Amino acid sequence: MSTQQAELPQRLREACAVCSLKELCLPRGLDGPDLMRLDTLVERRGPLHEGDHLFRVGDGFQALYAVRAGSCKTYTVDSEGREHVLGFHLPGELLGLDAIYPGRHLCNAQALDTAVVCVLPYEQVSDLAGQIGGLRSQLMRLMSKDIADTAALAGDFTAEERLAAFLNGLSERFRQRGYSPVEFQLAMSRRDIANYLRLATETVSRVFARFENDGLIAVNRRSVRLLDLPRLRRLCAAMTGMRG
Amino acid sequence: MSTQQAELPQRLREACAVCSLKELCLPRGLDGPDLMRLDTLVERRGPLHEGDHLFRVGDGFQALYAVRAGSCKTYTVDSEGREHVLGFHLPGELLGLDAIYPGRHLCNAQALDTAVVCVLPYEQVSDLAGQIGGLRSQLMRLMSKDIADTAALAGDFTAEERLAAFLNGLSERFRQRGYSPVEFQLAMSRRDIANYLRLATETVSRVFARFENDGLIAVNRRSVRLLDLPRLRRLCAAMTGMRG
DNA sequence: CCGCCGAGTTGACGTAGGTCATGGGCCGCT
DNA sequence: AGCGGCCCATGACCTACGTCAACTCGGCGG
Repeated sequence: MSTQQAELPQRLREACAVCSLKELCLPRGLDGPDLMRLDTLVERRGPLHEGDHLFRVGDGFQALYAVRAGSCKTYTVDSEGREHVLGFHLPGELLGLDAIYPGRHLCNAQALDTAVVCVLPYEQVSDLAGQIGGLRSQLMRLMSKDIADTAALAGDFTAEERLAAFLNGLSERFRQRGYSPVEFQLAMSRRDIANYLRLATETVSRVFARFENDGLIAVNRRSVRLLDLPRLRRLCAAMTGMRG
Repeated sequence: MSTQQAELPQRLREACAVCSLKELCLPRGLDGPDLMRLDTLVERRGPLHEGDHLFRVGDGFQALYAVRAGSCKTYTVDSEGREHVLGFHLPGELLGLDAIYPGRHLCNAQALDTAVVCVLPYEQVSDLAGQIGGLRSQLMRLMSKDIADTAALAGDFTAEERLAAFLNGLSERFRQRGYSPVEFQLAMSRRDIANYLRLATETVSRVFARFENDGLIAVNRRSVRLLDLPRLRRLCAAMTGMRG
């Protein structure tokens, strides 16, 4: 009992303050006791190493995962062997929502670097969502956001619009998490970016080069500096306008 | 009181048996009393006429909508004036899930023909979802499915794969609703199909023609007959394989 | 019945981005 | 230090699809 009481704050810090439970709970103001109840569900898993899989296509769906540290990509491989990257997940973001419907994972989730995740057993989270309105509504909001984001990516846009939106989105996400929105390291390869944006890696390279020539960004391998955010925003206005 | 009691079965039939509440409730076996409680929430709206809007970008999010008769499309117009069709909605399908997150509608919803919808006030549905586990889980499943479907559309596929997947998906949806899976009317124009699949209308025309020449389908304006389902399925295996 | 109009089709041509091929640079391994 | 492998970049060329333009067809109003 006393060990449990001692453990709670630790897990609370990890799960709620660092990973997406913060995002899950705080916006609708869950209070201390509710956070505690949520906290008791959370397990940590990791560290995963670069290339390790968190789950694979076909795995039974048991839990949602929240990235605590490092980053992951989710992807599928189609019957022609082409890889489609569905998303990149930074600390504080949730994985696995698309597996709820069929009850098994439709994509693979792989660590892009050393990563730690929180495991959220779905049945229990769902039960708790029944009891706590704020949690329920926040889960719905997250899923809703996923739909809108994916729809934006599905749109018909040029390579430049896509890459600009990608950089802009990353910048925004880093900013929200307290990191620099103008200078960051890419966790993913050109190949991953290309498969995410539905471009060839060569095209990604070329557009990066073009952006650099135009003074929009400075890029060296995986480190990126955004030099002209306003212009970058204008470049992808068409895409981001779709969702906001 | 007696009028209420008399009305319930009527609305129950309309909302639960015909439109997507059936889909919402039945798979997890909601029972009579639960259905009744859900039923009291439901309002009918319509008939909408071709071209009428159910909601528009920026409208406050109040309710989800379930198509009861006819069909709708959801779409956005980006800053360059290009229209992006996000989806087509047949009787029994739910609209508006992407509006939960931002609390206002991100897309327009328009009737493709004479349509009737059921209005599901979101706050009340959400409360009820807190009380009824089956409803909650079914809502989550529907959102989850939306994510996976949109992701499939976002993938990098050829015009042929896209159109084949489109026809195949329609066929499947008609079959599920008890209509012929091989012969049906398209409610939407070539232009809508093109904007949905991210192709030019001319390309849609040409691929239709190619499919017809290859003996895959017979098509005349908006009436379609699928002549070789197995081959059609093989054509879009890459795409549908992604989600299942 | 005719003339109009928008939806759909078809052909000729243009282009964004894919493909293929080459080379440089960084890293880990021996 | 030297080597092999992968990631990235860049140039030359190719193609799936878009664009533009002409034409057909069916529906509707007068």
